[in-house]
Amino acid sequence: MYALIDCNNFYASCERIFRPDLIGLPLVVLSNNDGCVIARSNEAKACGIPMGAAAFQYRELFKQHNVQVFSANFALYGDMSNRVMQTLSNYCIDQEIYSIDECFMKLDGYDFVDLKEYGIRMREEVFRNTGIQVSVGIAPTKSLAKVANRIAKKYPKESNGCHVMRSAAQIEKALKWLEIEDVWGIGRQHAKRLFQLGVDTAYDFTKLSDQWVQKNLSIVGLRLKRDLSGIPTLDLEEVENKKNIASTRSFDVNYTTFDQVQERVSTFSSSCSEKLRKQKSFCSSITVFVMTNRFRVEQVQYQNSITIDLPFATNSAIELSKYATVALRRIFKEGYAYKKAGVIVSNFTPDDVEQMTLFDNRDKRHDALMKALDLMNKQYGQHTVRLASQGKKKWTMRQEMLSPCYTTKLKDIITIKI
DNA sequence: TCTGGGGTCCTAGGACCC
DNA sequence: TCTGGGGTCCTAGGACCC
Repeated sequence: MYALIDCNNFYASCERIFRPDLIGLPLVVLSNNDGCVIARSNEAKACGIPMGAAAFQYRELFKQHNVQVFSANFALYGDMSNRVMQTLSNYCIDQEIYSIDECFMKLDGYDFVDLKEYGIRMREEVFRNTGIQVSVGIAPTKSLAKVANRIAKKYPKESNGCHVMRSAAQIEKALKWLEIEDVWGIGRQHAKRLFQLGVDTAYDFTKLSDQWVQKNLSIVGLRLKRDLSGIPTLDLEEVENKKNIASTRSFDVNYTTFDQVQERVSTFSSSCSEKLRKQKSFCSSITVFVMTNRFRVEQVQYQNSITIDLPFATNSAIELSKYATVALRRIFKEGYAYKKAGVIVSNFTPDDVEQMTLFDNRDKRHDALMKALDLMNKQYGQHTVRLASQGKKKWTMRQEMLSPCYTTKLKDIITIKI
């Protein structure tokens, strides 16, 4: 059996842990630069605020319903996620942390455990330790555990926050209940096609022929179909190093000059290099992209990207910034108002295995330099020491409604008045 | 005025090999 | 007039996830 444990309205819930006065009020969390809604409490969902809503278009509605609005506080969410996962890890050795707010467990050898009761115990302990509510779904395969979790979340009272599906009849009923567009792994494109074919529910999907599914939804769709049919096909995945690392941002204002964009791109590459060092990888390709504001249809639009291969694998901020600038120079065009840019690094190798070349090799002195840089930035705060090419200004996002970092900054720890 | 950011996997088709 | 067969590797683009 597999379990899927998923935090309820995770970001929104994190904002309430240290603000119990907000319980019961509609609450939303906004994306970077306070752009759009990325998390909603149940009350906010009930007000009709959709996921991804542009904040400025809902300002009136926020006021009308006294919606509590927060800027995304990823330091807080990341730390709370670690605490939740840590507590859950005591319940099963085989845990796959699937995303910031959910994990799978493979419950092998739990034949004599009452899984319903076990799931409820998990929830209670997570709540006791962190103040976060989770829902638990347990079923014979991963994708069915997802379905069970959805039921637990949808019917919290009846399920007590934990739904276990085991019998064929129970599973069939659940699959007939689940609409096709809500199936894990079926996105908008696939749902549209399936719907046209008269496939309305997960159950209908499992009744399609293997051939059709493979031809139209590729091997990924076929695996899903099998897994949903109760044949364990998707297994827990090992957490490995990332294969791509990106740092991208929309800008607060439009940029028109090369130098402005270059400073940001240099900062993005620097951030990528930091993440690379953290996972002990070198990269040997770097991609830079720029784009104008796609929502301003009346403006002239331009977007472009370029990938260049580095002469040697590296994770030095100096080298990456240098090549990012080379790349940017090739795609930057005068006469446009740039709204967004980013850097993506790829083609990783471990930092202790190195392919030397005859002429161009990396400067090994950068290793010690980067180590010192990381140490200083860790101690004195991000971007304290940075490249001159990143500019003098410290780039900050618009975060007008940022909550304190209650659990990660000493100065933000709550005080209790007696 | 204001519209997120960061990932994964698969496939078709082109370029190349003998 | 007739023009093989069997491979590998790489990449762009499209689907999906949170």
